[in-house]
Amino acid sequence: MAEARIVDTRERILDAGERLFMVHGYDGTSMRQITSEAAVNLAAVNYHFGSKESLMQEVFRRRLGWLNSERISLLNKLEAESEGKPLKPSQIVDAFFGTLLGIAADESRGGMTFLRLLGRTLTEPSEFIRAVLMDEYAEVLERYKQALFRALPDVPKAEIVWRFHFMLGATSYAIAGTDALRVITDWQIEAEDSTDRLDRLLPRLMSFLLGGLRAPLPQFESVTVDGK
Amino acid sequence: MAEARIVDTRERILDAGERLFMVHGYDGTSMRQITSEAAVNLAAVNYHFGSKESLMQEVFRRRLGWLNSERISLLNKLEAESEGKPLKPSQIVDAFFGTLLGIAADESRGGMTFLRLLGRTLTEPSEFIRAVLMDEYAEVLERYKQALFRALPDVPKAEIVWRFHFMLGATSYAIAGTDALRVITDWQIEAEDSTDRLDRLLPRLMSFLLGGLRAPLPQFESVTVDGK
DNA sequence: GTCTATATCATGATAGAC
DNA sequence: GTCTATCATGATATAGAC
Repeated sequence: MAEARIVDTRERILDAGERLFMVHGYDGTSMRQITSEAAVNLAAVNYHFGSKESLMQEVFRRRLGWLNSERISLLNKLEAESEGKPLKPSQIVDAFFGTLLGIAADESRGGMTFLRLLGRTLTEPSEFIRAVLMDEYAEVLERYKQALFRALPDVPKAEIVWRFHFMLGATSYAIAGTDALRVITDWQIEAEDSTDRLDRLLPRLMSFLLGGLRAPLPQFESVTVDGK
Repeated sequence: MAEARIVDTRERILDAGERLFMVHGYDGTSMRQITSEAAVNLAAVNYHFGSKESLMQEVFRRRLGWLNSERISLLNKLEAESEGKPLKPSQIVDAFFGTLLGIAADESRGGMTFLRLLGRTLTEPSEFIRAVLMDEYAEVLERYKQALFRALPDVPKAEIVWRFHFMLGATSYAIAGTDALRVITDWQIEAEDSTDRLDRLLPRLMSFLLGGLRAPLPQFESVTVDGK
């Protein structure tokens, strides 16, 4: 039982940090807030994690490690089943973003709290955060990028990369703002209760993302004179 | 000349605040950093703006006031020219997001600095920031929402609202991350110099947004039993 | 591993001379 | 309007008893 307490303290700090960083951001959250919410001593964060920055990094590692290995397994499985043929874009998009959105309903993986933290952090990357993100995302992004290249052989690679980027943006924002939507816009969508809204977010988002991914290619105004 | 100095100091503080808030976020930026970069006295912020929060609000008002009145004028003009017929979705999307992206090249309206600040702030809205955003965005969002309703009479309104939201997200992220892209993903898009990249961002983004806006409607899994 | 006490420093804000 | 000096507070981090 004495050892269980160690885990307990660590986890409680991680949970409190996750929630408070989500609400107030990294700089807006003090270690006093964290340790107070976790009901542990002020010195516990430094003992268990070394520093506030390391705590933040560990908050992300705890969730992203699982998420991205799940994404890789899923892609492996899909590619094994396809017997060498390229996957459909919808399969790839669904594997990548479906796994992410699935966390919303899974409290043991961080639930909406982590999703919103991730959404807001992707647009405020300070140096030490980028380090974790790059580390945790490097493999999975490379794999999915390659899968999309194979799935869309006629679309220029630069265009695919941009569109992947747009998809990430639409998703982070939708995630970060599941409550802020009503706040910034007072568009009260016709009364849907919050579980409904969440259930429907995935198909809604997926339609949008696939529509964008498969949109007609842009025409650039500056064309070379000889029309090449 | 003495009066010009007043404006000068205010503007210098606003410029420095804009840039530093963009890089380090609100909580991550101190008034000492701001006054030092603006080369004004530490007490000047409180004298001219009253508080750090008010400075942040003024940083947004200065840019959003112009941006959103521009958007309204443009919509007025389009609707006047259309003689009562609904606008095309592409016209609406172009008016809303084109105006925004146009700022990138216009240093006198804040340029990329303000765009990136806006992008990162939309996902970290603390109370006093939401106040400005709601205030500055209320009218323009309502007008564009209504225009989209008329332009897409067959699409359920809730769906249009969601898709507007997804479009906002894709755009903020693309804006906030014009440099972070290369950082999170090390996808080096084939060598495009940075002006090229910016010129091409608008058509690229527009194709994506319109593709998403006009995508087939999502099928929800939970259908009522009688199929209604 | 936990806790108290504290060192050290940075913060936002203001009072008051000029 | 600008400046210096300073207040009061809160920050991260750590030393050392238990």
